[in-house]
Amino acid sequence: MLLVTIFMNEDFLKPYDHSQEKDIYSLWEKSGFFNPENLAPRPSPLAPPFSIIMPPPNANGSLHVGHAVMVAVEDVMVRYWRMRGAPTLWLPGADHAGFETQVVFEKKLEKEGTSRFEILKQEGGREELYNQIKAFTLANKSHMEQQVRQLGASCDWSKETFTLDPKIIDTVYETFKKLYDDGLVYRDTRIVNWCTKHQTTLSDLEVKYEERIDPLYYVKYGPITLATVRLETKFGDTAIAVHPNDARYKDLIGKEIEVEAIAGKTKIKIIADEHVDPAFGTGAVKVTPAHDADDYAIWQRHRDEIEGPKEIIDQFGRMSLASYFADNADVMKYQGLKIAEARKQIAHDMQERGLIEKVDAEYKHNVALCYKCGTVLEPRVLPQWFIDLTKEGNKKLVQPAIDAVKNGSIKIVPEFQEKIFFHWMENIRDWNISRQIVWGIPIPVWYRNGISNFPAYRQAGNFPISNNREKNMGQEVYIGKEKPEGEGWIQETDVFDTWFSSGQWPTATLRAQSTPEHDLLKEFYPTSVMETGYDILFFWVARMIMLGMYMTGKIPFKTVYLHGLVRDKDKQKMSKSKGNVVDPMGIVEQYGADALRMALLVGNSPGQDASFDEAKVKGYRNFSNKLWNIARFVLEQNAKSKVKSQKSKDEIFTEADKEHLKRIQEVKKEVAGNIERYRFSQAAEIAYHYVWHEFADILIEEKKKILLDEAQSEEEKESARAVLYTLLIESLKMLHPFMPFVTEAIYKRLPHKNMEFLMVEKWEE
RNA sequence: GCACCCUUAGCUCAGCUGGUUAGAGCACUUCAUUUACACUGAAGGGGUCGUAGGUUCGAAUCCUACAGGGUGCACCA
Repeated sequence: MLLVTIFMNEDFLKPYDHSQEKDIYSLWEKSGFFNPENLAPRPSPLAPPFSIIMPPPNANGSLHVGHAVMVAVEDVMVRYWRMRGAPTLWLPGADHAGFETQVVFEKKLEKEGTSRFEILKQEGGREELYNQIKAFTLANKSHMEQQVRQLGASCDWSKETFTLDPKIIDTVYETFKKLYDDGLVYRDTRIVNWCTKHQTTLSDLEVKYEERIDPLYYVKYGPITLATVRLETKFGDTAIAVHPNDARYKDLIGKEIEVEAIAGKTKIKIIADEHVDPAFGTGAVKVTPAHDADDYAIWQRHRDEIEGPKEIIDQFGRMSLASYFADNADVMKYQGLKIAEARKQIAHDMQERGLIEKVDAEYKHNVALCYKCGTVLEPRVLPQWFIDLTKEGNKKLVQPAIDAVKNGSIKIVPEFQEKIFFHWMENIRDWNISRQIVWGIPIPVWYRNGISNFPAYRQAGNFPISNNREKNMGQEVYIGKEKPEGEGWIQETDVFDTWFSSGQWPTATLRAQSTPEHDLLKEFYPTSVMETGYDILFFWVARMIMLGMYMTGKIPFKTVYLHGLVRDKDKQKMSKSKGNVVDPMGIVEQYGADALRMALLVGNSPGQDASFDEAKVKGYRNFSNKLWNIARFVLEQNAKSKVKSQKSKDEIFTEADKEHLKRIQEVKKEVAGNIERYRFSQAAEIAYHYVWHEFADILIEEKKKILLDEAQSEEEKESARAVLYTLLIESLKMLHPFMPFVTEAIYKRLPHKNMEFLMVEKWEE
């Protein structure tokens, strides 16, 4: 034993220690091989450029398991293609993640006993808040980058891009201007989703629906009784609508009826609208255009007949009645009450006055909630910037994206997600890209003459009538970062929905990172693969296709690979409130990144959720050590070799051993094929199975008999040693994309090798 | 309401364009122990592939219906 240690690295006498992962990563990074420009060009026809733009993690906290899946899957492809000799680019990034980050930051403020409003109150508060969030984000960003390194991502850090880099913002502004000039983006006042907690509008995708049980009140409006949940909005009613063919109300249509109400005797008009379902409730519905999307639509269809929105709830979700009922004490008693409280009191008061016929206490309906905080969203009529996806935009933005997937230019893996993609794209609505938050890219617009920016234009009861373009509001609009010439320009205060900027990511990053010597767009666009979770197919992928094609005329990526979401051991969604969140960095600490990566890859098929089991990680940690010990045995035997053989391969290997060499090449081919067809689970499992149960369990045991048997010939032994050594190297190559650290750690200690790093070894023999 | 996915061993999941006795990991049972490796090895038990039909020489795989679980989209007060 003592003799052996002279020839072999002493490290092998101990179990594999994954704490060396960090050092290995530093060596890789220093080598410069993550950067495609530094890879030695190989005259290989098998290797067209391979590129992935990393989905930029939100720079507002630590990585979660989903990020680990992302890194594991993408690194497999990147390392594989790099070893195949492809010019390989994996471009990392970080997302400022506007709304999400501001929410995280506000939670932090809350914990500190303050809020964003406290900061905004101060002079220059907006800037102060922005700077605080910026500092917070940048700190998290570098923290997060360290974590991406710990997971072993072989990405080109020299090209790292942040969504707020000036060059990115330039591209975003350019796109916005082009959209504006092409008439594909417009400002309109319409009813939108408003979160009373976060004080911003949200796009339709950011609304979460939840089934609730609420009382349904049957309210007497003179001769008509109608059913409503939102009793408190009655002060904003401007009509009652019935179905045009409803015999019960036929005679009343077009007439004004007198109504005994809390506000005293009032008159209200009856209108006919196809939208009303005669079977629901009493077949009559109150129309409150300011606080209900459907009612707003009804008003749109009856603008000449009835009054428009009367806003009686303010931006904080409190009753705001003074504009219409300042002199009416019966109504003003509700002033300032929160919606739920107002509803309760109004119900009580109306019941007392006999204005409520009956109450259905068990009414089930869906309520729209803020996807982040679960607050009930209040529909509000506000001017916002929209991307047109239904008129011209449908032709110019939506249809090309649908066609690209339909004709196979873009492939989605798994294929069934294409159906989901089509379904959404074919029913798409215009996209509200305005957010009333500070953390984001300002919308580069200036206004003059007329209604100005948010929220200064807002005076209760003063609703711009426009239903179309800002032009109709009598405004002058200027699109640009800098204030235009002349007096009276007011700057837009809204910022872009974060997905508007990240929706341009592949194009914008490659453009931003290009140099006079390297036009990355030319070299790597369209990118090879966009790999991300299926949960952001609409948020992100669909928009990248639309905007990417709009900006460049080319698809942004050829393949979309959508990984499943990781759930806990019991298939439950991970969430902080459930306390079942797995911290990937803790797992890395305990078992090593290789083990975590394998556990996340094996048994994880695209588009299908997987559950996380620590026992599995432990199993692959054991595998790391198995591989380590295989190396130990092989090197130990190799060190015993006395002959410094100059013989060729053909002469050294016995016929049986040549078969073993053929066999591992077949296995490698199978692994390669599976990687290329995006079956990473299969690929990893095949490699794992071969190394443990064929190489270790069968071949080593077989060779052990030869090597430890005095009676065997030296030729046999020499072939055995050589074949084990070759199989070890080939196994390391085959496993490297999956388990980069342990394989590199062993490679580093090999006495004879072709390269300085396994990372840049040739995959082919 | 519309759409999509899932249902295979005790658990978590693979099984690609239909083709010999249905696989893996974990768990379980028995055995081995101065072994390259206990972060080990050997052997083994365990499945009428959700249900009912159909197509086929042949179905876990394709088709239809149904049931259960999940997700997305839409949404009527």
